[in-house]
Amino acid sequence: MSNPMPYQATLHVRDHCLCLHAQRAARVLARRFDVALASVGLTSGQFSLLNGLNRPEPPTLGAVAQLLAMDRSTVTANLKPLERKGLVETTTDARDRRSRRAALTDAGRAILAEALPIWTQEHARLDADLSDASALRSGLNEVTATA
Amino acid sequence: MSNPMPYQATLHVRDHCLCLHAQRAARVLARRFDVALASVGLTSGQFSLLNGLNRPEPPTLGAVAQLLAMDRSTVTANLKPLERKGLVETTTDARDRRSRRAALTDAGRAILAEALPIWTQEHARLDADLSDASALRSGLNEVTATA
DNA sequence: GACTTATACGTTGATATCAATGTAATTGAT
DNA sequence: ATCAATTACATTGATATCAACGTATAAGTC
Repeated sequence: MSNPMPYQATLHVRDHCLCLHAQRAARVLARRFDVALASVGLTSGQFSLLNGLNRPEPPTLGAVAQLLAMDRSTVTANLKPLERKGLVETTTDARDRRSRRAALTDAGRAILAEALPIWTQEHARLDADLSDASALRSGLNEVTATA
Repeated sequence: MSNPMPYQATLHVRDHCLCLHAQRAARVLARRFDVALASVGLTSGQFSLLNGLNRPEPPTLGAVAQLLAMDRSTVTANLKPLERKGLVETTTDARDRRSRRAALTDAGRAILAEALPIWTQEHARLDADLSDASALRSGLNEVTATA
């Protein structure tokens, strides 16, 4: 095996791997929104999570995991710093005691409202940087739908 | 502030936020390739990293960080398990002793070669799941280019 | 009602991610 | 040659991520 991994193959992966390209773009976007949201003390992921909790009926952790396409144990972990900050409270569902529901506190709703205009502005800037944000969104949602 | 965060606003973010949609798709793709590559003991991220090291001249850690659009300290951290497995070795650059270069070992090249057909197969399946993989790739690269 | 199966979470351990801080080496200005 | 500024990286501490395992509750079967 004098040539176990040709350089050509490496270049092909580097230029075509959607997994790599998605991780890379996701990192860039996360950093960008992290910076923008730092003034309200939230990361991009925390903003998405808080936003997902703002429903008429507080969602179960499983529902949140599905919305964010993440492992349920990750949801549990991500809620901890938000609970510590007093932005979220979790309660056991009365009708199904296996389920826990996560609800925004007043403070959580207030922070989310503060973050909203920041998100709007930053997202407008991002949109201006892209030639077809809508097509990108469609492609990303197609990927998510394959799960 | 009786209505600090309208539900309508939450729905708008949920349906339009490219940061959220990118993280979500990135998670789905990472899991998908994690499963496929588990048979060779690699995660999707480790595969991308190893692939990035397969160059005529081993790259500096900074160059790898730029390729993957990640923090340099993340590169340092991600190399550790690969070094422990004997797939990668790092050396101090002779011409610039601040720089470290990461090189694949023979074992690293062998694993990478083993992983390649798995990647090819899984990526073909992914491609078949998408209506326009090329457009998605373009959009992702536009995002990365904004960094 | 008792037993089996399925569902919803939590915990643990490993890896991933970044910002902030610190250290060492190089570069540039004088 | 000296000193300041810059560059490249490591470490630390906090959060993020998942798989695997375990626990508690519910649903279905008999």
